[in-house]
Amino acid sequence: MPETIKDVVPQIAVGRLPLYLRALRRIQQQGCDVIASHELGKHLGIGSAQIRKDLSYFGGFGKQGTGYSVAILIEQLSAVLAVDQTWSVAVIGAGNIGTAISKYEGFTQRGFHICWVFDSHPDVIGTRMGDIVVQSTEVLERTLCRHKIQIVMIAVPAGEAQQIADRVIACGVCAILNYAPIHLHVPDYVKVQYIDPIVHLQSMTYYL
Amino acid sequence: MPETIKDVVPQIAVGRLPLYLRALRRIQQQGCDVIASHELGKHLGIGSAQIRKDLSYFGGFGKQGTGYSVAILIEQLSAVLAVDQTWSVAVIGAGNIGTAISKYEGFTQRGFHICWVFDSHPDVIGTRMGDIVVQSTEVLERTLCRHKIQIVMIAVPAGEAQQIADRVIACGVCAILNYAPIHLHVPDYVKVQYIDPIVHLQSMTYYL
DNA sequence: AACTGTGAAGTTTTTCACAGCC
DNA sequence: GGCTGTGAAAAACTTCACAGTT
Repeated sequence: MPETIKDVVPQIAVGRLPLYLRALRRIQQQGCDVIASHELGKHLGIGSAQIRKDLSYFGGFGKQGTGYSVAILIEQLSAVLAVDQTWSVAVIGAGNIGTAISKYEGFTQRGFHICWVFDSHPDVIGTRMGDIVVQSTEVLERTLCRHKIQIVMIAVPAGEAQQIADRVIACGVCAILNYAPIHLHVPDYVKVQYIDPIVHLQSMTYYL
Repeated sequence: MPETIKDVVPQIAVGRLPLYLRALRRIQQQGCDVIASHELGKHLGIGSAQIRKDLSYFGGFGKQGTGYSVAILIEQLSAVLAVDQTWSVAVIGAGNIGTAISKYEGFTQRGFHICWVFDSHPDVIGTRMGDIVVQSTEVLERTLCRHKIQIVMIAVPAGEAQQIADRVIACGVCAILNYAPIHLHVPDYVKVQYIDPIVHLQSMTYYL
């Protein structure tokens, strides 16, 4: 099997790129054109060597003696992360969490457009979340397949999450952001990220 | 300086304990009394050696030949993570995210009780989120100090987050769950965890 | 027979430190 | 002088493999 760049870049480094991008956008808004790795590091609480190494996996974006052009770095990182385009995303589950996600405006500016919201509860189906009308999970497969959706966010109760995951994966979804408090079993090629605020809180209470 | 157990346990291992606890609760609900590390590993997508090593930092909870008693392990992990008590938590920011957090019922069962919600916007102050009345950020300091709050969740816009962090830390807060898309600069003794769904999404699009 | 707890080996990730460039 | 890009060293983390226990 040919070894591509994707196999060689540590996943943990990839995970930091969005943080760099986020910081750079802010820095750019503050009118800064050029930034050195140690300055960027200060913004992020990360060492400068780490930043240089992470960026060097993707090519020499910097200028010695000067630093990195903020605009170029934003452009390059956006391309690397494939967020120089807009991804259509579906949300499954229109409870508290699903509703908050669907109403949150921040996604669009950063490369994601929430196009569909699904729920199985008759009371919720047909209601509006912003511009979007909540659809029945009965039409989940039809919609996902027709529009070739690759990314979904799961915001259903723990007991239903695995089954929803199986269904969306069968439709070609290969990236899942899971808010349900449970580990999902998926094929290797499917990426999953987890958000559970209580897990975050509990890993802090240990130190209190 | 004396080297305590807290200095010796890898932070990354501590971060996994809440996942173990979460899985164990589910396993217990399904009526299972005893579980082996490799079974627990299957539930979590983690190797059995990892689990045994993580648990062994805190003492021998298991029985050779048998596995771990689910009830005992839950009890022990809850104690280690200090979630065998209920923590009072304040939420700052009553926008979309703050509202979703405040309404989410899942916190209470897992050791956290949201007691206060603050916002600076006059339209929101005085409205109810479940049982809680949104208070003005003007009384933030008074409330936090009086009740000796140690944990807050920050759900304000990026531009206000650092200033809110500074204020709550001055009141004795030492654990922050930050939903604002920005790194917070805090003293060493303060723990911060970050949740930004877009960061999670962007680290998956790299692979698509 | 089955499983834990754990040193030791192996792997990954971070940090150092410096040559090379602006 | 200041900064990047990068091998090499150090540290952190994971996996192996097996002695010891039930």
